[in-house]
Amino acid sequence: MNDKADLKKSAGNEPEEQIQIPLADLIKTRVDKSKELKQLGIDPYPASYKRDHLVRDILSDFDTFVSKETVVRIAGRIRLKRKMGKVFFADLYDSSGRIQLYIKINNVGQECFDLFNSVDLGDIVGCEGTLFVTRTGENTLSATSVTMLAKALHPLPDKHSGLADKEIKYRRRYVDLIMNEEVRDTFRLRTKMISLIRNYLNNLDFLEVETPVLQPLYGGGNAKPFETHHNRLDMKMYLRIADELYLKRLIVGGYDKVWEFCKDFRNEGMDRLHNPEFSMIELYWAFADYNDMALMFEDMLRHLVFEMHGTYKIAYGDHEIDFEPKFKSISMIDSIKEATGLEMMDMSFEDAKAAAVDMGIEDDVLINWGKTVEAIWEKKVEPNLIQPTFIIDHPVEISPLAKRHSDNERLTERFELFIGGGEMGNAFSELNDPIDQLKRFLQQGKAMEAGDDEAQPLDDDFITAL
RNA sequence: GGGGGCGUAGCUCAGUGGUAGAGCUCCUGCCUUUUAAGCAGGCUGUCGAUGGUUCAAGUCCAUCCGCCCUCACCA
Repeated sequence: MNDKADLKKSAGNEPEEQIQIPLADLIKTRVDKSKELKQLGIDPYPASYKRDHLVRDILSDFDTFVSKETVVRIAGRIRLKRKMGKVFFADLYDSSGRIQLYIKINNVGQECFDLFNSVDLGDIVGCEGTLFVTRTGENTLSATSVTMLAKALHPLPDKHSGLADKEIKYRRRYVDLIMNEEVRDTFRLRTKMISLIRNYLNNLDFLEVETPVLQPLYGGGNAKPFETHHNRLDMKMYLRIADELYLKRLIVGGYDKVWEFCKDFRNEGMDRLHNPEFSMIELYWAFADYNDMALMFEDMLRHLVFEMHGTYKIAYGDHEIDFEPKFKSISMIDSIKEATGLEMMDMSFEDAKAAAVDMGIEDDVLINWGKTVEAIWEKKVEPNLIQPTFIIDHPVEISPLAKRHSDNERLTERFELFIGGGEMGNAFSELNDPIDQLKRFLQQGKAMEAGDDEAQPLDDDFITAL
């Protein structure tokens, strides 16, 4: 924990000094061991090792490996080590799992036994041998040779309590990945999900594109941007907060279906669920309205959940979420009525505001009818949307890029999907009337002047495109 | 930004004014099927930083730094 301060102190020193300051003694013994290996002519960091099996492959067909006395070569990190006289037991972890090693002096010889004696927890080793089952019934690899592949100079977190320091967990993700299998699984699952989405959209003839991250003007969402500067052009630039306006330009240009896996940047407060740098997917579909979009989105999610988990039901916190039934769909206005009895459509801005203040909502966000509806909805409805639920037809004031509803011009043709109390997606019949779009931008401009630093600036080129 | 909490050995944590501790790690020895191996012995601290109160501060006070939780805002 104090490494940070210590590293600051040692800034500018030689690397060797830097690492000796924080963990002096523990690291020194490991560095010494590393030097001893070199003196014996053993490279503590060899370039390669020809392994021929993953741990998972061995364990999944263990009996066959035992009966055929197959010689296998594996490689991985030593996480636990138990010495018993002239015998070692150790737990080796590779990317696929854990297996116990058995290193007996009679089998590996004095030299190799001594080498393994100097192995520290955290070192990466290669191991060749055959398989057997111990007296206590554990599937084990009996080594015929052990090779040092990478000497670890820092000790691992406590073998019993694991990595408890959240700061290290997030700042040094690699330590968390070493210690916690489920973290590795989470990352794998994320990659699988992206791949499934890509295949799904490809199959529907959506064209995957890339649009600018560095933009002269930001837009497509309500957020504060990161600012940067282009030296040669001597020009202020922004990191994108959304790719929406660029994807829509592509629709204007003649593509029917486009999408992007998009890394965005928002200069706002951060917490466990909000990273300044985050990823999202946006897709645009010409001639389709928000009902078409909702049907596709629902189908895609149901497909993803099943492909990733093999079931439609997944555990989330204290809840089980079921993706199999048709998702519920209710308008924002009706959902408020259901939860509170209030009929927002019949209420003026003043009445709505009074009702919101009664609920304990701070009145500085209540700047118009739509914002007030949203605030009430967020307080009374959103947290309870555990099972997949489409909320549709949002007020126009909170949806500057959405087309007005064909039945009611105070509302828009828009949906957001909520699962587990959080938003999972947002879509609308896109506003394609350039005159109305210009009005909405001008409205946003007023909001910006009024101090709303998340309002969107006017994008002339986008209006021209429409 | 508001409110609450935390910071002591490499790791996890005890220690509420009077000689800085435990378990694990690490080092030494014994132990040829152990598994949080065991047994015996040993090393390890700017108690987050600075200032103050006190005969005496890890402990009380102030300021600062860092982190966590929570509320507000957002995805």
